[in-house]
Amino acid sequence: MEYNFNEIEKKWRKYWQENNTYVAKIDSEKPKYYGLSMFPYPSGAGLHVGHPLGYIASDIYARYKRLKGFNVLHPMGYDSFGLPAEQYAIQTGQHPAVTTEENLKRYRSQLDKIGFSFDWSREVRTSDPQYYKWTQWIFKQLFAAYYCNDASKAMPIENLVSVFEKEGNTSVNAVTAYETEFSAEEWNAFDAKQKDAVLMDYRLTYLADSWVNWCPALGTVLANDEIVNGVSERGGHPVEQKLMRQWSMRITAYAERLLKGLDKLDWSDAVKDIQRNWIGKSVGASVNFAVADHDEEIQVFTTRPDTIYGVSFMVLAPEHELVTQITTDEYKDEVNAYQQKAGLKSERDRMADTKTISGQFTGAYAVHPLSGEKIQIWIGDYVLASYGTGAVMAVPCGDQRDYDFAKHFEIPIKNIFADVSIEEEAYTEKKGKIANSDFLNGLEVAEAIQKAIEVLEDKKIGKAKTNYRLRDAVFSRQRYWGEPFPVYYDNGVAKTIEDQFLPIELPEVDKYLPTPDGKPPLGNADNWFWDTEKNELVGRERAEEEHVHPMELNTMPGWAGSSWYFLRYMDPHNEKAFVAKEKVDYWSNVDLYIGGAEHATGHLLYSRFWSMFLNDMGHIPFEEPFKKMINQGMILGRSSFVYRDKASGKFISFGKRKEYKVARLHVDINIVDNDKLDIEAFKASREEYANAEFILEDDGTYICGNEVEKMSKSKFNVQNPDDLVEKYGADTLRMYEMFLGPIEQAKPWDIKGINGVNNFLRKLWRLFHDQDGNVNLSDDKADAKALKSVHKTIKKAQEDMDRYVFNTSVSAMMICVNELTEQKCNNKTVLQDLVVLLAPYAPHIAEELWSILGNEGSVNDATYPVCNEDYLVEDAFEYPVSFNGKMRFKVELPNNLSKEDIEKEVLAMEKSQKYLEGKAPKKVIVVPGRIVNIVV
RNA sequence: GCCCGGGUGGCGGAAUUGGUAGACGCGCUGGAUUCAAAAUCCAGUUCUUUCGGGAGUGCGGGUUCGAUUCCCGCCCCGGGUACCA
Repeated sequence: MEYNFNEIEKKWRKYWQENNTYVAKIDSEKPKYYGLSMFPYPSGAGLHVGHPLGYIASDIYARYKRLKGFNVLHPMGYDSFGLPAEQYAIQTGQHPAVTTEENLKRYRSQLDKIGFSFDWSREVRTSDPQYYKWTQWIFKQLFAAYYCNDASKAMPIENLVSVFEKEGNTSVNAVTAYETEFSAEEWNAFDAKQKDAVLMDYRLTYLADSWVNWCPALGTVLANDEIVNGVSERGGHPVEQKLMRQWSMRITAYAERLLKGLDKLDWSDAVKDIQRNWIGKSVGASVNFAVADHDEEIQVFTTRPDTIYGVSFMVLAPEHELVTQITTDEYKDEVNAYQQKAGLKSERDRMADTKTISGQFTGAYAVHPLSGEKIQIWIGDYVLASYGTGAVMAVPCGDQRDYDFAKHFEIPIKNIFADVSIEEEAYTEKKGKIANSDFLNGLEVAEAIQKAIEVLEDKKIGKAKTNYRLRDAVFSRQRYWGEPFPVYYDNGVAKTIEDQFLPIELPEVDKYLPTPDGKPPLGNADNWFWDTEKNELVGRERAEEEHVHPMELNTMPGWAGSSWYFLRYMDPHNEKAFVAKEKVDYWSNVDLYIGGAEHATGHLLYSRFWSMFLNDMGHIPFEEPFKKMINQGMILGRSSFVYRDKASGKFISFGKRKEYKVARLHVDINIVDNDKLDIEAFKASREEYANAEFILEDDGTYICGNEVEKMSKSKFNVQNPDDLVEKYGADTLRMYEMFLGPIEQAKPWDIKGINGVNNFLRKLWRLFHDQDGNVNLSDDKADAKALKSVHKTIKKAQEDMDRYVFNTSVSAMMICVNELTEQKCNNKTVLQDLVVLLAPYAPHIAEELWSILGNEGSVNDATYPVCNEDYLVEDAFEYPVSFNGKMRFKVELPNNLSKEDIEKEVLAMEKSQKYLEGKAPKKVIVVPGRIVNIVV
């Protein structure tokens, strides 16, 4: 029998399904392994070969762990809420659930063909009410919690309430936006609405008027991580700042823990760095500057309190709340004009234009808190309202932006650095000695910072402070296709619906667009009012009844459901809890997570935040969800091009294109083989090409140009995995994707090499069969050569697995098959080891060969072979002999020789004499088993 | 600008601790087999050469008996970030 991959793969996929081969159960006898791949958003375009790359690696590792005796959890599901399905719904009126279901089926059939060991009985979908019931529940948990700085963790909000009742908030050290102090008496005197407003400022998810990124084209607000270069990540639409009442997540409470936790994680430095920068911790001090002739104070944040004597002016953000108050009449018009101008600038313009220096003097002065000097107060758009306090103390000698500003507006620059020239530019190094600074004179920067803070705190004009760039995350979206909030508004006060009535299911609407008066799409729903007596959703007609209240019209963002899905896999059908304690105690956190680095500031940060929170509340036993992570690189497409002469319309072959004025056109890679165009197929591909004329190469072929770019439909360079599975089999596809190169590296997809991997599998097949295709195996004792070949491979495969490298193992197995073929080895024990090594990579053929070898059951239940070093012992080594570091010849010498003997042997050789040219060697380096180097 | 990756044949890539640069695969060249083709098998394939050699891992230096690997400076490509005080 020939290697018939289609038949074999079908057979074993059926076997796996019928035998529940990949269904995971808790087994306390075995160590657990949780291997996870980032779940996909099921887009309409289906999978291309780039998508499964990470899944294949993840699958290989999961299968390997099982062979190593681990109890493996390897699930898959869908992030099935999202914008594209909704955009499609707006265009076509088709319910997003319907489109999503269709896409999802296609995904599943594509995934199934690749032979993954997913436990599909654990599939989750974020848009399934039985799933988002628990997303709503977690939201409620966050709503009912605040962050206690003393305990450094989240706590139930009731605890806070009882403190307020007894002591007010003066002794409370919590993360909050609430700045006013109140006593117990005052608290107890507040009415329900007031109390509610106060608590809102403490809750970990809260409703607040905040400046949000509003994207008119998408009709929704976006989180910072959903904006790239000032436009929406999805669709590239402009985004503007808007003040809106929105749900937010107080992720800033976790800034320090999110930062510190990174040190313990086995993630790529790239992603850890991205998160560190995103969190953006800076340590310094806040300092208060009194405004001359006003009662107001301006608070600034600085990382360099040591340079406080170098302050020669102050700059406020144009939007700063004090600007209008302090501006003198004389400057009112100019300041107004500047504010207008700055306000008109979009975020994007402001970013694009960082070189132009602009600002406006307010006419007001601040008083230097130490020297008492009067300093000018300016406004300038280089100061951002959203960072720190929206105001800076300008130290032109130590900050380039302040320096440039000062030069531009001819503001004096004071040098407070000893022995440093600031003629040309600011001195921004964080070292050296401070001068002209009273009590700081002569101190090194580090000491000066300490001292400055001490004095500021002493005089009560400032204090040590740490700032983070991380902002709270906006959690509302003005969209339809997302989780509804379990929230209704009683007289304007947000109330959550009791757990027993969850899930609150997404209502039907007849239009997916905002309502005519600009409310989110849920405003179109008829049945979107909460009856607090019957605890059910009721219709608009009863809206006036006293116990009927309007529901929240926003939905949750895409990252809500994906922030905890890895927990649900452990216990996907639980109706009593989001995950049962014994399940999460057993499976614990993810051992290996494979997915894209593009989620660094979104999903990967939010998941960590929610895990920390759920851990704080005692729901899960760990605070970091993903112990180790690998980021697979993108697989790029290799596009092909034809060149059309602009004058004649003829298609010019690559080699001759420069002789003409040509336009470059993408051509479908499926009609190009090894850069040669299939001319007939090209003519048939489009009507307008039917009578195309060509200028060919001299050998009569049409050669296409090529370029590596992103894989996309519009570039005609998409490779669909289904076609390849059809043509070469899933095992070949899996191995080829690994063979392409290191998993983490971006690399171009090139179909050319795939038959090499297919050849390898066929060659392996032939080891088990004679020329007529009959099974032909030997039970004899394996010979030393064959044992060496296979144990060498075991060693390599094991080493590669230990460092999560997949490409070189494929090479090693190829070498092994080449060697065994040469040895005409058909020995069962030798081949069996090889089959188990191969099983994680090419599971279908491995199953077939495993059964051909006479084994019962699945190769998944085999044991991973262990390398026996005894088989690898060599008694001789072929030494490369170098002269002055250049390899000249090789000589085989027995391994039992001493260094001295080797040296003697080599020097005595005729060839050595030739390179020595009669001279005595200056030095001879002998590294046994490695190299001999002779210095002449 | 700053922070991370990366740069090796015609191509994807290998070289794990400083020790034979180019494993493995593709492609290409030649040969065997075949009526022919596919498939398969064998041999060759970094460049250069006067066939003795010589050069060679982005460029320039350095350390070393020996550098793709370590150090210094620079160039290019990819990703992240962007007035963060």
